[in-house]
Order: sequence, then structure tokens, then C-alpha cells
Amino acid sequence: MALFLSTIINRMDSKCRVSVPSTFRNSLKNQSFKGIIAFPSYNDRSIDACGIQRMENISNSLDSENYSREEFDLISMYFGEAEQLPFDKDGRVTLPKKLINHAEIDKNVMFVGLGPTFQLWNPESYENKKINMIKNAQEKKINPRLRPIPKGM
Amino acid sequence: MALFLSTIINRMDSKCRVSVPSTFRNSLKNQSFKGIIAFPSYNDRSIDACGIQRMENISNSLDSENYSREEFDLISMYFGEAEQLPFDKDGRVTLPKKLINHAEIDKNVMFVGLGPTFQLWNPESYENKKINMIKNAQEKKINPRLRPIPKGM
DNA sequence: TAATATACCATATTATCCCATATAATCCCA
DNA sequence: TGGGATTATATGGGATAATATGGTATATTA
Repeated sequence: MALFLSTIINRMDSKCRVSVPSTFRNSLKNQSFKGIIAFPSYNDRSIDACGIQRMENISNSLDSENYSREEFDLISMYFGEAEQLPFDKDGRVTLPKKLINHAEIDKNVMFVGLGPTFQLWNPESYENKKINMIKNAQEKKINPRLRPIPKGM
Repeated sequence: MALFLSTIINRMDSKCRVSVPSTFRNSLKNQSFKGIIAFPSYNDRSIDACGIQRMENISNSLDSENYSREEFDLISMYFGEAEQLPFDKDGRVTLPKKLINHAEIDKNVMFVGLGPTFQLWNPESYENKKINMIKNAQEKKINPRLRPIPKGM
């Protein structure tokens, strides 16, 4: 399974092309579709993204797991909004206008690794988000440590 | 599972390369990614580091455990701040400027084994930290013994 | 045919490889 | 057990390759 780490800022050109960081491309190297899947985030003005394999896994779980009607509808909607963005020869993708508008991206695109997925942000928006996250955590006295230390850590 | 022990100081060169101690490299020998994962410590001016396996475990727990929105955000932030630093042929990694600044490293890098993880310090900062830890322990009358004696010891 | 998207090419910057050497650790045999 | 020989490790610098990014040409499609 792909693992996305770290934060990289790349420039979007006049044709809305932007290089996907090479480390992210490497994480996706073994997947059948050479590119990324992208859709508007529900909670933020950002773009959620992952590899095709994750979408296949979700697709399979739609058939096998017992979802409520609401969950099923929501996941289905995800599929409807997902864009399949292929790499060009140099590892770039072209961002659709819809996603650019949603994430309020103008020139710089910040790629933020989130483990099994990653996000694309306007760097300024992300800085705000980060400040809010930290403030929120402090108010609610959430320790910025991983709570259930996963097995083998 | 990787186990990191002892303390070693190595020199960082003009290209920000530094040898990871060979004992640490040996501990990571069986992991899929040949290198280390590094991110700024929350509580200290130091760099936290571990192998990719630890991050994979955390990544899996993100999908399987029920985290609150706040916890999820914080853990995600960890991934965003993590840097994937591959070994070169001689077992060195290149430290990103961001981490060098955070840990106030100039020339010497102190590797401190912490069991399942390790840290990178400016040696002077670490000496201060150590003095404070000991002072604190004496004030609070904390006995510097291993409390829960692990099985088999 | 205009507009858009895709492929192709050029280049600056950065990161990586490769080799040379110094130092330290280990081995091996008298 | 000593001490030279051998190997492993750390470290520096130059050569090479990878990456990001901009521009032009070709193909698609509305």
C-alpha cells in the first residue's frame, strides 16, 4: 500500500500543469493507473488525492461491507466527483478548473502527505489550517502524540 | 522490530549529508525503505526519527481505528511533517533545511537511541536537555530505574 | 477552425552516484 | 597477548543523473 509523507511545494504553470513530487510518484510506481485520483475535500478548501488502488479497495468494500444507506450514498458521490489525472512524461498532472477553484489555488501547490492519501493545498490556506488544528488540539487538551500506539511501535 | 541504542556524534558536511551510525543502519536492514523517516520533535529542538515500518503501522491504524476529527488531523500533520530520507551508497542521509533549522544543527549531529525510535540533536542542546532532565528527576524524587521490568530481564 | 489538451524538447537546479582518503574497528597469526 | 594486516566506517569533493519547469509543436475534439 502506498505511503505518502512530507510536504512539498511545486509551481503550477499557465496550462495548470504541476509536477507531482517524485517521492509520491515512487509510492505509486506499482499501481496499474499511472497517475493520481483527485477530488474536492469535504471539510476543507483542498484537494484529496490517492492512487487508483485505494479507489479499487473502496469499490470492493462497497460490494462486500454492510454500509448504511447514507454511507453508501456518500461514498458513491465520492466516485462521481473523482477525477483521474494521468502523469505526463515528466510526472506532471493537469489540474481541472473545478478542483483549482475549490482549493483556491493560484500559483503554488502544496502537496501534503497524509499516510495512505495526500492533499493538495494553496500553501497559505494550509498554514491557516495548521494553526487552527494546533489551537483546537490545545483547547480540547488533545496530546499531539499518537494515542493508541500501534502494535510493533 | 528495530531497536536503537547508544549515542553517537557524526559530522554534517557542506551538502548537509551525515552518516547514520552503522549500528542504526543495521537495525533498519530488513525494512522495505532503505533510509530513515525524520520529523521535528514537538517538545524539543530535535529531530525524531524511525524506520518506515513504524510509519506504515501508524498509517494502517489511521484507516482501521476510530479517531476523532481532531486526533485524525494531528496524526495527519505528523505525516505532512515527516521527511523520507534515503541512504546514499555509504549510509548517509541529507538533512533538509527545515529540520536543520528546527534542531539548530550546525556541524555535529548527535544520534540518540531511544529504543523503537531515535533522535538527532545538536550535541550542545542535548547536554542542556540532559542536565534539565536530571535536575527535574531529583526535584520530583523520580528514581532513574526501569520501572516495569520487562519480561525476560 | 478555434480551442483545448497532449506530446515533445530544452534547460536550470538540485540531488545522487562514484571515487579517494582518513580514521577506527576487527581479525589473524606469531 | 601483541602488533601488523585487513576490513568497515566516516567524510570530502567532483562527475553524473534526476527533477522541476518553461516553452513549442502536434494531435483532438467541439
